[in-house]
Amino acid sequence: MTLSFKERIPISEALRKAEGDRVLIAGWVHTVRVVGGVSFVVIRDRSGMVQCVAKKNVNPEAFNIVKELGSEDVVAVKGSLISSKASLGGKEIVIDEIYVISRAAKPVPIDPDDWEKTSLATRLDWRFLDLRSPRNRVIFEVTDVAINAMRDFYRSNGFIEIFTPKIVAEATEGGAEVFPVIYFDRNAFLAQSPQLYKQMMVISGFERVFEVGPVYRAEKHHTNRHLTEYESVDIEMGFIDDHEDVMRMVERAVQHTIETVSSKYGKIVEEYFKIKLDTPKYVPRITFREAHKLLESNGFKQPDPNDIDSEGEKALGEIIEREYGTQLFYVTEYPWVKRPFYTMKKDNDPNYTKSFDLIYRGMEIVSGSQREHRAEVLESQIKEKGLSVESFNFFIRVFRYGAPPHGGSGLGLERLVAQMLGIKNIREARLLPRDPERLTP
RNA sequence: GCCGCGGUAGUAUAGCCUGGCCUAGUAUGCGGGCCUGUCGAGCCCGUGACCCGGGUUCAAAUCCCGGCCGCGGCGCCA
Repeated sequence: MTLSFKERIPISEALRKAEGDRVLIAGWVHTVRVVGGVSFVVIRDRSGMVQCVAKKNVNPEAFNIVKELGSEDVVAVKGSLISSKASLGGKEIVIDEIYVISRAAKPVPIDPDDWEKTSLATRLDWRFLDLRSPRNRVIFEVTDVAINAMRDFYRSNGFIEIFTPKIVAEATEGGAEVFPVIYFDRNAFLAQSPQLYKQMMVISGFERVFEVGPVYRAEKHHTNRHLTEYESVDIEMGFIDDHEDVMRMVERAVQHTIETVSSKYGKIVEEYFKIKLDTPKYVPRITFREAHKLLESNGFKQPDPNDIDSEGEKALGEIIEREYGTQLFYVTEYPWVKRPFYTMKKDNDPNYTKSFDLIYRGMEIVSGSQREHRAEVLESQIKEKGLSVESFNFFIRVFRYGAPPHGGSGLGLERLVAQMLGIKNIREARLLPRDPERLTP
């Protein structure tokens, strides 16, 4: 007897069929239970799970096959749908024929059924098994919905998607936090940001560009919110009045994204992550200096006037939530000393910048600013930051042939998804994370 | 890079402080058995582990040193 998957239907579809309908389903063995002369197997595919049953005195062949099944074997079942009071969901499949397609070695090194039982490190070592867990796959289905929502949003607002080099000749921001790579007989680096390229493309005449791509940071962070490789959603837009124009665009993109995820996955997110996804309607702005005052007045001493420590940042989130009733807000006008050389300073207040961070549920998910587009000012800011003008000449010359006022931002995709789902460790929100220690799988 | 805590069967943990009573406990998985409606199945039997290297000691899972790895914090940042 030959088996063709062409007739195979997803389990969720099979469960919608009428009683008595014959179906072919296939998937992984979730659990097996043998109770005397009845054997049960719960089969899982990407769409859901269903219990299949074989009785010894009705179908002894199937009964015996089911009895010998192990976790994560791949099987196909032909059978008919019946309603069953005893079965969860009210329906199950009576097995006519069952095929073992692939056996799983025993014991399975992690328990896909109960992801909480295994430490994240071990789960990541066995990520392909970890992702058998529906709950864990939801993270990446949500990521997919989120990134498509972002793309749709930016496209419909006149942005075009661009692809810029990830192998670069210079450290873009002059810092040391780049990975060197050997490029034939020269040294090169992995891009830590598409920053300079996207500005270049605005000035080229695209006016509005965005890019979704990996960025690399050679920082030995050991935290629950840093990766050495992450997916950045970068935008850059020309002909703006100030950073507020960028902020309005970004907040709408984020709202649209949360909205889309909520409408497509809200129920599932609530089921698996016990978190309610509602779209923040109003995104308050608070300047860096106001934030400082707010923290001081709430009893959080901030020793560095140019900085907010992470304890302060967390507290700020709580204060904002209490006072404005939102988990999404901007901190704006960061001190010049804290921002990169290409950031535009405030016109009449050069110690502060036309910059912003977007904080969602207590974590920075976006950073952006208006950029300095005047070549001579840019050059002096490069000097001011102690960088070498020669090594940035390739960049400065871009601004000498007609550069409109522009600005943009970068959003950490894994951070956004982690915060939407209430995930504590960002590694969980990346399919195959890279951190200072982990380079495999 | 620095700091803190940690590394015990496939997985998750107890034991470590106060070295010997550890033949290393428990749960789950895995193997076997019983059970004709289980669904966190149940019951019985079995299997399986002290991260690596060095040191202290009559004796090390336990104390000390180094390494590697894990989790988190700092700096920094998406």
